[in-house]
Amino acid sequence: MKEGAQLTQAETGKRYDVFHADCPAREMVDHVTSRWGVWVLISLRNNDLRFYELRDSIQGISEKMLTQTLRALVQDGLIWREVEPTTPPKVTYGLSEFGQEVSEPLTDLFDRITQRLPPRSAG
Amino acid sequence: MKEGAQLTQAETGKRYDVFHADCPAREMVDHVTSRWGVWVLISLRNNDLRFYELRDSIQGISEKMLTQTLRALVQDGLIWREVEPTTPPKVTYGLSEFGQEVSEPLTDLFDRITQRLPPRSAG
DNA sequence: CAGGATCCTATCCGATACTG
DNA sequence: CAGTATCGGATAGGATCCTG
Repeated sequence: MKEGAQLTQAETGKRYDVFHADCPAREMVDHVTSRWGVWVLISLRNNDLRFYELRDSIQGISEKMLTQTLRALVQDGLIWREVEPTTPPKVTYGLSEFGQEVSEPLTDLFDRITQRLPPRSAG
Repeated sequence: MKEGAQLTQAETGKRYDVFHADCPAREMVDHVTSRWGVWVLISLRNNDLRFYELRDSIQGISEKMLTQTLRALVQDGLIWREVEPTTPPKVTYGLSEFGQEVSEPLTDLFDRITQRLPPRSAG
């Protein structure tokens, strides 16, 4: 058997033998933690959103990057995409079950950082 | 007061009003979820590591990027750096308390993805 | 061993224009 | 509204050489 399979943290307690380059999880994690992927996934945690809602929600994202990010995440099976062929068209995105699984630790990460960060309102 | 302060997920249940561009957490999250930052943080979860151990641990990373990533994470207060001025020098890195806080959800994310991913050994 | 400095390339990504 | 296609600047990041 070709090695290169990835081990979970639980299995690797011993030393530092993780992160082979050909690990399939590498690519997936890279998508999830991509510059905009993080925010798309977190945005969709509360509710499904339409394209323009996502755009407005995530300040600074361009339509191009939103499109690209959404496409990648849909391909990865993390979010679904529903098209209502009305005029004008209406496209809605939401988390798949897997997407919810994944967005949980992401939200957790986000919350831990914001909580730790500046007591900005203290000033 | 200038708005733009970030709200935690818990507070925003209502709609999609998160992710202002000037949110301080944005930058921090971007560092943490950077291409290599993720793997450095996860690598250090089990034990402190020396420079070359990190390099060997994270397949595909160049020394340049490892250096850059480490420097950024040290500046953010996520990891510490200890230099023993021997010959040759010996530099060790490890997670700060904050770094441990942050690497937890990251490891969680990683584990969820690897568990979900291909039953590669099924073939 | 643990980097710094330099060069150079790939890609990211925003701006713009166009489509159904 | 929700994209696609194209162009060009900015940046990420690899390769190589050099230092304490």
